[in-house]
Amino acid sequence: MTYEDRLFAALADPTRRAIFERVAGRRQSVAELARTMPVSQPAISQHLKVLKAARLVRDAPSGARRIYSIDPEGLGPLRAWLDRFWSEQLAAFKAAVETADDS
Amino acid sequence: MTYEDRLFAALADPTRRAIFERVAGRRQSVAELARTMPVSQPAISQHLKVLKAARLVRDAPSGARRIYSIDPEGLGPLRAWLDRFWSEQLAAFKAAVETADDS
DNA sequence: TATCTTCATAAGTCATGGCTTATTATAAGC
DNA sequence: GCTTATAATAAGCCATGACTTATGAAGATA
Repeated sequence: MTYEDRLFAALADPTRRAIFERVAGRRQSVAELARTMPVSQPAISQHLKVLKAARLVRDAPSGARRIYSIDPEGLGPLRAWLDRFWSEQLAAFKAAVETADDS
Repeated sequence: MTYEDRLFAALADPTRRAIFERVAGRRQSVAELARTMPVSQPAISQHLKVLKAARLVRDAPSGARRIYSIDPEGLGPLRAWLDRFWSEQLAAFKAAVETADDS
């Protein structure tokens, strides 16, 4: 499984994406997430494990707690992938225009 | 299932993403994709159906064939989602700096 | 030390989804 | 018309993954 696979797969699940969005908004502990979300604490931990493997979040111990925060680098590859297609798409569009424009 | 869900879910599968990338590179028929990919024609059709539902590709009939091409609007929501987190992340970073900088 | 909290992991259940082969419909070519 | 090519759908199989409850480990608190 490539790195890119892990990234896209991590973002595919709605619950996991919601967790990511919360953590992105404000760093917080597992218990805090579990308290305000409609799934159990183990489910939260499992999702965080996936997000961490995709480098979307980081974690730091704080006593018995573990504070999760967004990983600033995590979304970089996604943006790179996206940009690749935007320029590709632009090139294709340009070529199409030039072909149609049979001057 | 929301629109965003469909978008992320569509991009999650590696085979489907490969199909999308090929179609983005050059518009082509189902048979053409099936010939050059390690899955069957029905599998290709099923993937294209998902990509189409996510507005990532379009299709146009051409005789007995059906030519699939990238949908220019498709990646827009993904970029919007991404940008939302980049600015959010930037704001969080800014706030952190200002807090640390207890002038 | 004993208890309580926090979190990760284990184990098991169930739905989803990606794949296959088989079939059907439509269009092209003989 | 008949055959061939193209592509969508149907049905079924099987792996994956998202969830649950149960448990254990590590830190805080009395």
